[in-house]
Amino acid sequence: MSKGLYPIRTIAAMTGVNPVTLRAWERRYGIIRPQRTPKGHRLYTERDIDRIRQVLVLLERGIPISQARQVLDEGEPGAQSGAAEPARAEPDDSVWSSFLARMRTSASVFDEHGLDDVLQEAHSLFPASRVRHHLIEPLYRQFAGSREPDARTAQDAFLSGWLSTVLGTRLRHRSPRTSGPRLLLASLGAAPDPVALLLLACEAVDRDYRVTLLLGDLPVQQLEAAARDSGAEAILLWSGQAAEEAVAAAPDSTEFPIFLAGPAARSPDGQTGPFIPVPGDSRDILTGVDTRYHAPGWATA
Amino acid sequence: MSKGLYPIRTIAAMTGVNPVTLRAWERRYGIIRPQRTPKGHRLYTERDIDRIRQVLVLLERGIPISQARQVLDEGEPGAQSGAAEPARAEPDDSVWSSFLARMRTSASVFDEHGLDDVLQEAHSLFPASRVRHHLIEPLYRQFAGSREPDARTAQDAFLSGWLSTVLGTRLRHRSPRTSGPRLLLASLGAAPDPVALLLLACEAVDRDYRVTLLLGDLPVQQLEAAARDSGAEAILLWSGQAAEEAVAAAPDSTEFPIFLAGPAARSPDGQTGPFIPVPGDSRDILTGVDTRYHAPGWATA
DNA sequence: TAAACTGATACAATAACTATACAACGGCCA
DNA sequence: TGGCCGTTGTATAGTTATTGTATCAGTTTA
Repeated sequence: MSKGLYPIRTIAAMTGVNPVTLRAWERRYGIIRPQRTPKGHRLYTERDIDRIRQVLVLLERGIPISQARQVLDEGEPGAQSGAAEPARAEPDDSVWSSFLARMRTSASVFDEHGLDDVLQEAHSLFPASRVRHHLIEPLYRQFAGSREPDARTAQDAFLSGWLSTVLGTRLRHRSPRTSGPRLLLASLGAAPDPVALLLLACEAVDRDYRVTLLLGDLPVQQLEAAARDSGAEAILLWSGQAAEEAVAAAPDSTEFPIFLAGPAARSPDGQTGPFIPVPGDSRDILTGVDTRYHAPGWATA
Repeated sequence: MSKGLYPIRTIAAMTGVNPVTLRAWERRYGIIRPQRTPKGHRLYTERDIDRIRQVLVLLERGIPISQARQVLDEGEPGAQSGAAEPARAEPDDSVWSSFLARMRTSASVFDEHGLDDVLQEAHSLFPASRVRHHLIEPLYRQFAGSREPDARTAQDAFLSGWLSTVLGTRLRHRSPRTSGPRLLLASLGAAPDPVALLLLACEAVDRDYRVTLLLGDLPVQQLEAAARDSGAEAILLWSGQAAEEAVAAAPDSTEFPIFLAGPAARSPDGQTGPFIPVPGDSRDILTGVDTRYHAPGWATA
């Protein structure tokens, strides 16, 4: 191991570094300090050779020789990636209610894989947005997001957990592709429901908005600066409150249009949805995909 | 941590920003202030590189270069608490703190892809559990989960959103493989933090528990029945409260062992963690992987 | 004695530094 | 429309630094 002691010419041959250069490195930067014979000839160990090789790596990376010595204790990079895919379409109504029933059954026994199976089946038959509108969203409305905190059942909480992982996954897979206008998305009011917000985010992402998602409590005063810093063109707020309260709670902004989603967003015919409204604005948000959620006159702030 | 690294040409090659432009940015706007050699040559650190990348993100968003600095500094109020972490003498410590710093920088400009990049890099170098312990968890503790609701910044909320999608994805990918004992996982107290619970779920899943995740508010009386119906062998509760309150709030159960996680779980040496405790029980939860969180005598209920 | 090694000095090719100038662009106003 | 101005990226000039290599005189090795 420490047996090998090599003279400079050998090191030069092994590393490809000119002997003169090796001496210069030692003299100028103290990078390698080989042992010496009594008369002063350099003797390099295996460790020195390693160190020289490391130096060569650093040089390769663009680090100047004068800095290499200080740096000789670092890590390095690496990368890769991957993705998945959904499927195609055909409409029917009883299909959805059957899916829903199966999901409800799975949820009642906390069967996560049962939920996954149904979801997968649905995704194999319909595009993601339809699955969300006809399955995920009703599921959320009927169960996970439906009750007062005190009246929540364990099944509701289980569905919330499952939905949040499903939607989180979807969001992550989808967002790299989007390239539309940026939207800042946040909740209004205390103790917001993360699932509602994730659902809303998926909705927006599917419509090619780039979403900056702010999860959890956040003082409304922060929103405008956040919108500016994130490059958003509009702010979309989810609120579980009634329209009037929500509008009152929403921040004023001269800079960004602010839209409300959630029960606060009430259409003229009284229908509410976790989703969203839109003003007859040129910057129309969530347009044209599902007209249920697109009608003039809905609540805006 | 103050290691001199790359000269300007390397930075130019890496970021695509002309050296002349880099100097102009520094001179005119003070955006990046690299270290200097004694003779005045610039030396950029990884952190500087990251900052430059963030600037590019801002430029791409149409934010003028003259304002980029303000935006960046807004999200990064001082190089504070990063160093306040417990000084665990990890050999790779600087790697992690560098990752953390980069993530903080990305978060400051709401750069989701920046966060993804760092995470991917970390995952290419370390196993997932280490990444979670050294990167995700500190990130959560320092930022996303650190503050009183009123003191939360938009960056905190943004990190929460990102973390919840990341963790949700991880959970979904991992859970099909697990086959260990079942665990019912829920939060104690009002307005629980979903990210904390997801983090805990990942922790448990990585230790081969099958997790039934109950997200959001849930009356404690429901827990025992849910455990029974889901086939759980134990109940694990996350609580943001102090140990005494949490224990008081936890349900009694004759049927299932109940464990506490979160600040409520305090080790004998006073260290707290989002993670968890364990009784000297044969059904040991979260055993043997990270002994920081495994010591007899920790809070149980 | 020839070959190899030593420190010291010198040199040339790059590369970086500062400072100033300039061109392209967009906004604004008459 | 035309002209002015602020912003911003780049170009240029004149210096200075970095760094690999060459050379030299003297010493050691084999």
